[in-house]
Amino acid sequence: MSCCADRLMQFVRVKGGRLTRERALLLQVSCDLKTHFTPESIRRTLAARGSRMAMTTIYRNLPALERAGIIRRTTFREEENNGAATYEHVWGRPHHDHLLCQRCGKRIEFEYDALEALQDLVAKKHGFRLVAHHLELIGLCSNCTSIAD
Amino acid sequence: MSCCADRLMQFVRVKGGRLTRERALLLQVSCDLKTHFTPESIRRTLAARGSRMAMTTIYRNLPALERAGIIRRTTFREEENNGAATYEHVWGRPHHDHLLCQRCGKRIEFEYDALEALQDLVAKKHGFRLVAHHLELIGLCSNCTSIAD
DNA sequence: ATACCTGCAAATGTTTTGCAATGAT
DNA sequence: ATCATTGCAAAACATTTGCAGGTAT
Repeated sequence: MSCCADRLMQFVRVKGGRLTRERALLLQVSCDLKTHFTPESIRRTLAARGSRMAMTTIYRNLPALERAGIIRRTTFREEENNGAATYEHVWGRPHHDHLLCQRCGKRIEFEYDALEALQDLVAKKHGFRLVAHHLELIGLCSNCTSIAD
Repeated sequence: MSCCADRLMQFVRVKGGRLTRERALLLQVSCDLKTHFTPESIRRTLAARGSRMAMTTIYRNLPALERAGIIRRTTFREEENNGAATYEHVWGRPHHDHLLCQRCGKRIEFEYDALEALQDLVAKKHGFRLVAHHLELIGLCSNCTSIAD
């Protein structure tokens, strides 16, 4: 029900923000969805549960959820989403990056400390303090490799 | 003038493609532009040089240039571009990734072999054959770090 | 001469904005 | 009671598509 409600409250309350039914619903849905989602898929999910919500409201609140650190926007375009913004739930989940099969679209999440350490190193080398990173590896999964081309 | 004209020819000729004035211009401009560019910035650059070109034509040809390996589409959204597709010239340039300052927008290109090697390793670990990758490091440059927050 | 291409205009799909009504504080 | 938030309709954008005329082959 409220995997990260307090985190939301904490955010929403900044500068007189209010905890509305809509924000609670958005929070719930974005936590429930295991896969990546778009504003439109959120609307559909809510509709299936009997809650109608205006796209406007969704568009206005997703950035809030993102700044609260509950979801993050994926940087890579997902063709199947017709160019729509894509997000994934991250709060309380371990950090991970993505491995994507070019052919079948299979997506694997991975986490590799050495990789993170090296990224830190590169940033330092250029005088940067590293805050975040986006990494996507694109290739062919074992299945698609064996099919050859 | 024609940094990779033969590469373009090679591509354009597949399946009866034709080498038009527009394609030659697009090739030239995308080679000239040192920074990342969008369909709109291409149009403006051309206009400044006295060549008018329809957005439609640009939109139709950029993917061709991309498949030819002359430019690549960056995966991360660039806010300053208002959500427009962003590309950069890659043909004949060494592969690189990006380091971006969150605050001032300063962008540094870097290349680090160990990082590439590790990515390969991760892919193999999951049975993938690595084809490409997108990496962006986001942080604060030395200047912006010292300003503190 | 034969397709392929371009450019225009219109359509599409996502995201934003103005505004009146609603709801949280 | 006040002021943020919602939902609708309309606007603003980026991108795509249909079609008539132009052009590389």
